[in-house]
Amino acid sequence: MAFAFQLQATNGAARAGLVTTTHGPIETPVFMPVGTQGTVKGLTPEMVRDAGAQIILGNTYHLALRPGDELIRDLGGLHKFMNWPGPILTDSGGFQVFSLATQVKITDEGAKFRSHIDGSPLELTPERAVEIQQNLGSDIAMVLDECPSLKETTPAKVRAAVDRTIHWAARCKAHHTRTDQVLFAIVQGGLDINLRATCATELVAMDFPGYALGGFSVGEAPEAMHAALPACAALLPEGKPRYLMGVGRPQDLLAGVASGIDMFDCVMPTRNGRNALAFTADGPIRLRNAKHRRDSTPVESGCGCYCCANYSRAYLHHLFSAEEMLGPTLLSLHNVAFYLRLMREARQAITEGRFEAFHAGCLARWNTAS
RNA sequence: GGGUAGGUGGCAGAGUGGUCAAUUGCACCAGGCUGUAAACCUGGCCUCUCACGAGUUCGGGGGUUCGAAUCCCUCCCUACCCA
Repeated sequence: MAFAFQLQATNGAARAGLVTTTHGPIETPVFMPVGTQGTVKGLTPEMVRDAGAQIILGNTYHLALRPGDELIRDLGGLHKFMNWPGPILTDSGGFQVFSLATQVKITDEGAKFRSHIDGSPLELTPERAVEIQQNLGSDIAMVLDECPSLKETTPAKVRAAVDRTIHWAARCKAHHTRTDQVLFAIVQGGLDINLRATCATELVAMDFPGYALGGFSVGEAPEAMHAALPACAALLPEGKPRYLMGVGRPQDLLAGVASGIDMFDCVMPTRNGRNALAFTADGPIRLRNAKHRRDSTPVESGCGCYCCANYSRAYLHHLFSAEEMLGPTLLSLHNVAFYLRLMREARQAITEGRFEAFHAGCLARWNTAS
């Protein structure tokens, strides 16, 4: 099946669309749960699917290190290996250049890592990043990019990252051969719209099937990102999917949708779920807090997920208090379901031409929450 | 009745003349988490104060000393051993 993107409705800058991939369709805007090491932490693929997920993430760096991309290829590819039959997007390892910065040396050739597991060397060149992702067999692969921290950075560093990201994107594209997989480019440039424009122009000229905004939520104020998003999204081709990488909180996702972004991923629902924080329509709640000890109501009333349909806040409080593994599982499930529902509702609102009101209504409820 | 070892902040348990409002762990309270080195990390946890700081603490009482959780006397209590 050929990759395709169909724009179905717009409402202001917000878009509703349909992405078609080798392993199935994706209705956008969409949230993609993160399964870095070939698992959405704490959840079985069946739970992820039942929560409404259409596509999940895997990670080049982590899977190449363990168990190894060739092993996964030999065992039939990542879909089969992890028992997720739907679409998979793999990140390139570019983010690890940022998150594992203390173990990385970057040159024009590529990024030289020292494994966070055993210290052994791993060189991630653009070519190698593509090779790994082709071995994994994901539906959407990402180019290797340089993602600089925006905390205490300098314009020169951001500019250098842009230049490198452009060159690496060209090398990735030249090396990419798998026809049942598409390769998305990543726009860097920090909060500088001119740099973003330069980067986007160069990448758009190379004609990728999809484009991502990288380098956000890496130390800058959330308001700064929100302010930059509309102009940055507008730099990307209208007829191709737009992906805001690594973002974010529920209000960040809606800011992205309002700006014309189609795809999002973030570890927040699963990581925060493991850490006892639940997202709800009335704002986040911390299940470890004493006030939930005797609360017989569900985590989020009105939520149809397995967690909310069957368990009380008091029970979740107990599970986290006793450090039972079911607690992280149930809250991860709820949070993923919440994010997916949020995007479904946003899509619905866009198709019905009332996204702005929907957006404002969500923010009002979150902000007035106790 | 005799002997021995002990009684420290919610619990466990350091400290054994000044650097002690008292190490540490647990429990408890709160916060953080944005393309996952995170089922993790941070802070608080005697009383009053936003804070600086002040005031009361180491079984009870008394004493030695410039100074005591730490030394002495005495009383109370606990565990174990012997009768």
